[in-house]
Amino acid sequence: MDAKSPKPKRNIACDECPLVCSGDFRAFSDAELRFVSTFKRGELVSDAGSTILVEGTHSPHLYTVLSGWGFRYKTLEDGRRQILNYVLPGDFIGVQGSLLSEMHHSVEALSDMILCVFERSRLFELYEKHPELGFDITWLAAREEQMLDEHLLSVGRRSAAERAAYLLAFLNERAESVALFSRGNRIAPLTQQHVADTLGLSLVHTNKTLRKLTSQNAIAWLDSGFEIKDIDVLKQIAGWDGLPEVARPFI
Amino acid sequence: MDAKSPKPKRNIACDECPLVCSGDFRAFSDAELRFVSTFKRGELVSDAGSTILVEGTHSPHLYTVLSGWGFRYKTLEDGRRQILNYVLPGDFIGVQGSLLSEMHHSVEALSDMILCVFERSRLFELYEKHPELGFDITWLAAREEQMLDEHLLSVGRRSAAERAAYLLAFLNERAESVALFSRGNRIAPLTQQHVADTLGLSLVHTNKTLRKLTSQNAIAWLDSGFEIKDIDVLKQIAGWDGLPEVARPFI
DNA sequence: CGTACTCTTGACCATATTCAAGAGACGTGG
DNA sequence: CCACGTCTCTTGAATATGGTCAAGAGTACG
Repeated sequence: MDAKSPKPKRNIACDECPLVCSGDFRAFSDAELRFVSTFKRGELVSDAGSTILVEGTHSPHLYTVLSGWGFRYKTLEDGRRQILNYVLPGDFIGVQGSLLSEMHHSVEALSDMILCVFERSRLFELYEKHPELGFDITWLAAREEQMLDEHLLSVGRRSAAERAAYLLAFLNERAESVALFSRGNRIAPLTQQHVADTLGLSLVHTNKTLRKLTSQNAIAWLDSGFEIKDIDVLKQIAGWDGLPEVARPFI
Repeated sequence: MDAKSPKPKRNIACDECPLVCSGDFRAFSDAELRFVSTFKRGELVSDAGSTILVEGTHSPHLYTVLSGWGFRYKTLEDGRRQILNYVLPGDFIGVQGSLLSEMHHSVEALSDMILCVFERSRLFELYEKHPELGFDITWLAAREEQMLDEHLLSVGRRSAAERAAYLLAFLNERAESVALFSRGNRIAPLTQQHVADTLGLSLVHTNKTLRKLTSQNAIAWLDSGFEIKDIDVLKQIAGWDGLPEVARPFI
């Protein structure tokens, strides 16, 4: 509902898109840029804490994150929540789970966010007119699967400390790759409850695990967020080598 | 290595494909069928227990499962294994995790399997010439994500009994939807070690959990496999409503 | 007829959860 | 300006859940 609250729509033209210009993503051809410009329907400005998509509903839109960050999650009937993944600038939202039927997960903003809005009903047109872009969407879906696979391995088979270390290192790498949180390197806002719901642990145990990482000088937790103090120690605790570097496509 | 052992190649023509004929999947247009026929490079016959894809390697192929079943998994350096999902007839293998770079997971056959082999290097051609098929591949990737999301919710937030009940009910529904294991309704072969590695539990605890489900007359475990005795009880324990029914595409 | 694999069970231990309580920061309204 | 509620983090203690170790039974297979 928050998502529908009337907000002023800024309109950034696609050829001035800060993400395209950043060089972090694959460059569009002129024809692609023209098509994407017509595919774009507007912008959605969401406040921190607001819900962008709701499990069980049918969204007519697809989104690309322009700024800010949030998370995808599912809940059980009694309220238990599992965070599935985080959405950062450049991430495409709305394809996960299903292309055409109702949403099977919710998305909530952690910080204030600006999202680029596309019409879901025109998605097939994109495949017809610009196969490269269709291919890119599949590429993004495959990348999301890769993250989910690793996350599942983490929750299923890593110890609490390994899981926590993996998550924080993972978020740090993802943030760095899109130059999010540049000032001070502090990753925020994020509460220990979010971490707990991502790791599949209780809040109390998460707190104790994070304190252990702090006492090892791997991280510092402050307010609602954290800083990486020693990424090598963190990765070593996690037994994780980091994300592969690749040129990312982008819609 | 097992995957490369020389096996006689049967050649089922695409227009006689048992899966296309089964009616469980979206029908191809004539043009699509012709293209898929040329896209298909051969068949791979894999024995139960053999490895089809290996994490860290670069596979030149994509596969569609024609018969039998197997599982996707990842391992940690010390051998801990997490099963990510199962592959059943009609499932497309090789897009999960990445389209173009090395595999981030392995695939192993549970039963003897026959797979339809495609050339990965021609995937983009498919997007160019048959946008519907490209769209279908994205659809399949989204469906895989949906399963992973639910699985992650399970491992992260459900209790051992809920997880086990969910998994068995899930496998049953998936098997039914492609008429796998029709005779006797027994889902096999599958060891309790597989179940444990899927649920993120130890073998011993998995055994105790399955015995509990047995004593509630929800399932029967026999040899290497199980039978559903009461799907409603199982779903109720899991707190799960079942998979949505949809017409599936297929490559 | 031994060997390997799967399942089973009990006993003990480790890990993680729940419950409870309190500290500190922040914003709001009196 | 202060009192109050809310939110986040922290800690200890009791408890529950699940893991590890160990051993044995049943079956299949060479």
